Amino acid sequence: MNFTIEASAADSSARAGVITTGHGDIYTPVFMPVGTAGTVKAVHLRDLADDVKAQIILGNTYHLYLRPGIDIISSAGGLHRFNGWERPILTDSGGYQVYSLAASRKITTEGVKFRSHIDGSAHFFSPEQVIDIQRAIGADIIMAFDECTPYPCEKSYAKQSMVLTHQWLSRCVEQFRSTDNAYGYPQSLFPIVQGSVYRDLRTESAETIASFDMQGNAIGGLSVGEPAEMMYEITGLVCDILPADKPRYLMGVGTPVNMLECIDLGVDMFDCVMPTRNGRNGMLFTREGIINIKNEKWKNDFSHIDEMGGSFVDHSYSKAYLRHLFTAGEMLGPMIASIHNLAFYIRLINDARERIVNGSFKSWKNNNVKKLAQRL
RNA sequence: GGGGAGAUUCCAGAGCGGUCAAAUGGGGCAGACUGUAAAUCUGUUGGCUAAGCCUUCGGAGGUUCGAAUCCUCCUCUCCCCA
Repeated sequence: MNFTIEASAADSSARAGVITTGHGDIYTPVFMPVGTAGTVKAVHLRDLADDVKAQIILGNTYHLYLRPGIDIISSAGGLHRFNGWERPILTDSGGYQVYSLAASRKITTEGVKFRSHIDGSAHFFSPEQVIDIQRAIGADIIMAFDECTPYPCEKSYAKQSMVLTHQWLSRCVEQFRSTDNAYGYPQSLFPIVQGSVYRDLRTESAETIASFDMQGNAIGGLSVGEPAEMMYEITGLVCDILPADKPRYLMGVGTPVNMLECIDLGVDMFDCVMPTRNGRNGMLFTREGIINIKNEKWKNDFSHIDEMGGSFVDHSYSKAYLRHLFTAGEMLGPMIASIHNLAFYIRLINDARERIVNGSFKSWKNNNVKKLAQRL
C-alpha cells in the first residue's frame, strides 16, 4: 500500500491523495460504505460499483467470523471472491463490537471473551487471532484490535482502556509482521488511536500509535454520543499529531457535515452506517437538506428524489413513489434510499476533493454546512 | 318460516355497574439512528379555554348515587335449521 498526496488546502488541513492497493487506487478523501456481513445492506454489487461508485467497502471481523465462518471465506478464496467485490476491502477488527455488544463480553489483557449474539456460544478473540482472521478474510486494509470506549467514560477507565489498546497493538503488529499476505496481494495494518475525549490521553495515544510507523492510522472511539464540537476538537488534536504522509481514517463518522468538518481537520477516510441504515429507515440526505421520505408532506410530491443527485435512482423515481414504497413496506424503498444516500455521500466527498485540488475547499465547505444539516 | 350470535373510539378486537376517553394488535402521524445484534426502535393517535372540562361504546327510552357494561323497544349484521 502506498499513499501520495496530490494537493493540500492552504487555509485548512484538508488534502487530496491517492492510496494504491492490490485491488486498485483509492482517491482520498474517501467515504467507505459499510458492509458488515460481507454485503452493503440492500445494495447490489453492480449498483455499488457503477452507480454509487464506491471505491472501497468495509467488512467486519466479528460478524464474518460468526457467520458464515472463516473456514467458508477461506475456502472461497477470501472475501473478494466470496462476495464478488473486486475493489479494495477494509475490515474492522471487532473492536466496535466490544463496545456495542458490551453486555455479552469480558475484556482481559489477553483478549476478549464474548458470547455470540446469534446463538450465545462462547468465543475468544486475542489480538493475534483478530489479525489471522483478517488475513484470511483477505482485507486490503486490516484494523488493529482495540477497545472502543463509550461516552461518557471515566478518565481512569479511558486511560486503562487506552493502555490495553496499545498493548494489543504491539501484539497485532508482531502477528501482522510474522504472517504473510493470505492471497498474494498486499495487506496493510492500521492502528487505532483511543483515549476518549481527554486531550492528554489522545495526545499520548496518537504519539504511541504514530511510533509504530504503520501505513495508515485510524482514530476510534469518537461519534459514540459526545457533542460534535468535542469530536471535532479531538479529531483536530489527533490529526495534528498523526504523520501527514499517511492516510488518516476517522472511524464511524458520520453525518455529511461531520465529514466536511473533519476533512477540514485533515481526515482522509470515513465510514459510517448512516447512509445505509438511516436510508433503510426512510431518511434521505440531499444538498438541500435532510428528507424523511415517510412524512406525509411528500405524499403528492412527484418531483424526482433528488434533482441534483448523481445516481440512477435520483432521476428514475419520484418522492411520492418512494414514500409509497416505504409506506407499503416494499423492499425496493430501502434499496433506493440506500443507493441514493451512498451516491450522495460519495459525490459530496468527491466534490470536496475537487475543491481541495482547486483551492476553494474552505469557503465551499462553510457555504454548504448549514444547508446540509437542515430538515426539509 | 324457525333458532341462535352480535353491533365498542380509523380497522380488528378486549371490556360486561364505578379505578374507562376505554386493553391489545393493525393502520395513521411524528421522532431516533454515526468502525450495523437494526428492512429496527420510540412516542403519539376523540375534542377543548388541557393537572380540569366536554362529547363518545348502533338508535330511543328506562333502572341506578353512577351504565360501554343491567332492562325494554327499535334498526341493522352474521350463523345454523327448514
